[in-house]
Amino acid sequence: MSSFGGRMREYPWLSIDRFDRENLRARAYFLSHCHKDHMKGLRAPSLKRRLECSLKVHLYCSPVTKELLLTSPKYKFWENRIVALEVETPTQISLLDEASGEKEDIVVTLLPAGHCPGSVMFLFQGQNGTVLYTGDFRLAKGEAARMELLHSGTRVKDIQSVYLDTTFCDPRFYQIPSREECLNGILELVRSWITLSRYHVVWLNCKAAYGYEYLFTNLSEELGVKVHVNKLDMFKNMPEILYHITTDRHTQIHACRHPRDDDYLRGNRLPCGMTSRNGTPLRIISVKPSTMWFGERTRKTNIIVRTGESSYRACFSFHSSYSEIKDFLGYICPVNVYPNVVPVGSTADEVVKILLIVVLVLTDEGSDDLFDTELTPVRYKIPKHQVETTLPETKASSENSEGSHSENMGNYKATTMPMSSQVDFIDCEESNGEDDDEEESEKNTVWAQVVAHNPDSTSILGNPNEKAHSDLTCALTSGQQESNADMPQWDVFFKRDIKTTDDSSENEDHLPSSIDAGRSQSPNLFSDSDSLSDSTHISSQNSSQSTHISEQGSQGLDSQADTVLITSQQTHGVDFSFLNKGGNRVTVSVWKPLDQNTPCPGNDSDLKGKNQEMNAEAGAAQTQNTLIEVNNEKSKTPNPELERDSQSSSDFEIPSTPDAELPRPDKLHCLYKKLAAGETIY
DNA sequence: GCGATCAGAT
DNA sequence: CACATCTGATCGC
Repeated sequence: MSSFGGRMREYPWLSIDRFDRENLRARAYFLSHCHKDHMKGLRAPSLKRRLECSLKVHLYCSPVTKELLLTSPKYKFWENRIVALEVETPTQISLLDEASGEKEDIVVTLLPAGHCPGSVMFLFQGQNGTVLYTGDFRLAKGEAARMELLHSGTRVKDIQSVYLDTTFCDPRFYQIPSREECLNGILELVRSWITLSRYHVVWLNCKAAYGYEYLFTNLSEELGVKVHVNKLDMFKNMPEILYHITTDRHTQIHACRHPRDDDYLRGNRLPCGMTSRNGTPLRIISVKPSTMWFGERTRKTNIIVRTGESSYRACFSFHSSYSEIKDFLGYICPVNVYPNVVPVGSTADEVVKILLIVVLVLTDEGSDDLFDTELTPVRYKIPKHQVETTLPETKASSENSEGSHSENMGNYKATTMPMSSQVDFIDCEESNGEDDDEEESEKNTVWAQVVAHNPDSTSILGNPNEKAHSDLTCALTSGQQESNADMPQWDVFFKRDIKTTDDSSENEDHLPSSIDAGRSQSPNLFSDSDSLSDSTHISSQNSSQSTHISEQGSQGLDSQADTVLITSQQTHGVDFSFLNKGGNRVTVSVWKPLDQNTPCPGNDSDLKGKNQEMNAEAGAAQTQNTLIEVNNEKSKTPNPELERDSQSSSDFEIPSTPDAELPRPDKLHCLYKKLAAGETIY
């Protein structure tokens, strides 16, 4: 879920995907796609009033997004103020500052984001550099390389900042099966069921959100069966979708919904009420699209998991996986990266840490290994060492800053930068010289550094006064008060099970590792929970055998079985737990010693220079800590590790937990990077 | 009565 | 599975 505040540092008078608070003063609005969490404030009376007063303010989005938006009467008042921009067509927009009369031109390009119908990324080019706001996206590896408009000639454009969908930016979600794999898995499941008889129907348990349409259209196309939905008027001008969906309940594929659809299903009724055909009861299975993810080297995986007598989960994701994000970032090579999403169950600090690691890995390895072939540009630009990460404003800090801010609002342009960003950024620069002895809870800025430190120097963690040098510095603008008290620990980052639900951690805990260790990753289209009783033998199955769907009920199936299956799959991923076994370890230390009231002395657009200064300052405060060396001058030779990555590894051995052995310090650097990349440590 | 916000469910 | 949305409770205007 997006927690992007709406504005970018480089162009703070534009608001994207947020329409409340400070965004009410924007000179132009942008909507990346039609999901509610990106439309906050879009139909609020305050914005409506603003529109009535400021006739030059417009909302820019894709034609499809405009169509979907205006289908709802709630947004009708936008009708004359929406400018639909064609995708992949650079468009110049003149922005007028109503206060000063100042005019500024910016070129915006919409790039397909692959998230839901009409979803786009925004590429802005103007006087403060080129920045990319991804919105939510799912792009396969190499797709960025195929986007003409991300390039100038054969080179990728120099991009100052990327505002990134970090939903799955976590090595735990290293791999998500491709759109095609997921589609085919669901297709074959649906096909195998509905061809049994005309009374066999499938209910697709889809959330009320755009994004499943390509599933519906593909199923309909392949099977010649339209999909029943509650509503379709929003697609009235999209024949390629409209043709494949229907409000006629007499079909074998349903994606209709009802608030109590669970009860309906238990009563062998579809959410639309259908329960029989010509007096013959329907045979209903439910298929719930869910995001399943897998660690590195478990590329072949179960797209479908049976979770009950007549219920299945099917892999489906609207968002890019960790490796896809890594590929994307590695290709773009921005100077700054800002996360748009702090997933629930995670914290802003964790996202920052992971982003740091991603960049660390990319910086060290070079990024060519992530490229697909055809449009491999020569990248002269070296990835920078630092990542800047902007955290969402929380209530406390944003209100705080807005309050103090609005009082000083003489000149909108000068002060219109997102409050926390502006202040924090200045703070970052200012504070380096003076923050060593500070740790004030009301600060809305924290700094994160990645440092490796000696296990004996236990004082690093949680002690903001002991700064370690780092050539990978993260200036982290945060309104999150809690992050101050909650000093992140490396083992919190890696031992994610402590943050998972009781169920899953119990399952993980109780699952003998030997079971997983012997399991093959041979592709199973369907993994039936029946196999659980002898899950150690799953390795002997092959995909063709397991594609059969038994119509008979599997007795004794329950959701726990499902959990175990998934958990065991997870365990094939990377086991980070040995990091807690002592010895040297990497620590990400975060502290927030910065004074948010420090005035801004410099030019906002010179972010890079400031960051370098900040790094230098951080370096001056170096302590005894070991550095993570990042060699960004490294030649871009293809990485054999990634070569392997591109292959399917059918077999996978879970790494053992080396209780006794401590890695040698000189190996740690390499080790950590592999870990961060989701690679297996032997 | 509406909106904003949070917790919880799906 | 940490997708996005809806519901209901609560609070403030």
